[in-house]
Amino acid sequence: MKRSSNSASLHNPIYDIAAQVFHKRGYDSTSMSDIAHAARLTKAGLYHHIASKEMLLYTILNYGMDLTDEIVMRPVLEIRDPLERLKQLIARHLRLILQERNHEVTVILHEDKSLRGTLRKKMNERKKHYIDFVEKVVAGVLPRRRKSKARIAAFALLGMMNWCYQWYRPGGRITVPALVNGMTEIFLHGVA
Amino acid sequence: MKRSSNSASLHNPIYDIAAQVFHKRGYDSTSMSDIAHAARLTKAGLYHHIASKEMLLYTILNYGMDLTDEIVMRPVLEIRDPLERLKQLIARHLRLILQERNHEVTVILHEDKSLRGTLRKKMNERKKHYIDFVEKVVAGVLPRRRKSKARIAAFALLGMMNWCYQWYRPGGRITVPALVNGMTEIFLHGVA
DNA sequence: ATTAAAATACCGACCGGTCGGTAGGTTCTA
DNA sequence: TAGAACCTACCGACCGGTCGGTATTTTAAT
Repeated sequence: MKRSSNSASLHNPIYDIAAQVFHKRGYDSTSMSDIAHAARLTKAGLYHHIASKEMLLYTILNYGMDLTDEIVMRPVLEIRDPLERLKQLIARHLRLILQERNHEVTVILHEDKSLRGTLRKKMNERKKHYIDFVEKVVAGVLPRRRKSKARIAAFALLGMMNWCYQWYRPGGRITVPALVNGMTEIFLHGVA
Repeated sequence: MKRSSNSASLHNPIYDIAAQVFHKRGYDSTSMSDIAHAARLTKAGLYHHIASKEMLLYTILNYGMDLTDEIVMRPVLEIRDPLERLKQLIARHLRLILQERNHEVTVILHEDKSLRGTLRKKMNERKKHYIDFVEKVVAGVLPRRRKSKARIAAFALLGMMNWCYQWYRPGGRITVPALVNGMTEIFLHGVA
């Protein structure tokens, strides 16, 4: 019997496998048989564990947001100094996205329109909550006369960080610490 | 099966309509009947004009890259001053993406894994060519000792600009000129 | 310690429906 | 009267999902 101290052990491995497949092939072009096969099950066996394809995606996305709360938001909110807060936000957000294990998070970045109705609304609210959090942290380092630009700055920061999942390949020439340093410097001081 | 013999014959409205639908619903979850209906045709009627769903996507993506070449790359390459070059790159790239008409370009940003084989390779090469171009323009304004960071800076810039398609809604509180100013300032001088 | 019942995990076979795509005929236009 | 434009009707493959049933594990009373 397996028993690991981590709370993630409560997490059925099916979700991790499915997140991996969704990340690789995209939600729409992944069939339930694909996921079943990856989990070494038949489709009927898979459906013993989940309610529907959409619910499976929702559970994965929700878990990705839980990770974000836990690894980025909560620790950053405990920091007092505004500049250090922002630096930690950048470092933690980037590591969260580039960590090879967290497929749930990268799926969030790509699958926007796949959920419908209530589930979609709930996810959008969680995302909005995080964006507002980033905006506040960014506003903390802006001089008073430029506070009005906090929203654009927040989106700029989120963009440069989130876009990484599109091009970053671990093991390439660019390391995660170099990326953290580079983006922190650009966002804080610019390139010129 | 039909033409595509003439490169400029692109302005068949079918491609614009299809780009719009792909942009709205995503490639995979858009059926050919959806596109046919949007174009006021039956599916068979639509297939009189195109060879396959994948070819339709490829034509759209290729046209999006043509637009990028024409509206961003070519004019920017004619500018001598490195700083002005970069400023124009930012302004033109953002306007290209946020222009409501250019659905072909926003489809490029989202549909990465939908093409297969040769078509995918060709698209990836055109994209890589553009990324190299951005990297060179960025390197033009970097002090010598930081030239090695040009690639990270280029990806940061591309990220903050390209991410806009995910959240920007025309008619909202943020205008395109404000966005151009804001992102130019952040990338050139930082926020702190 | 035994064992029977209950719960869980899983499967082969199948369902209604939709997908991308097509054969073959009709209408429009020059 | 030729060809482009477009249609009705249809195809095989595959989709998400379910059915009835079996194997395995857990539980609990003896």
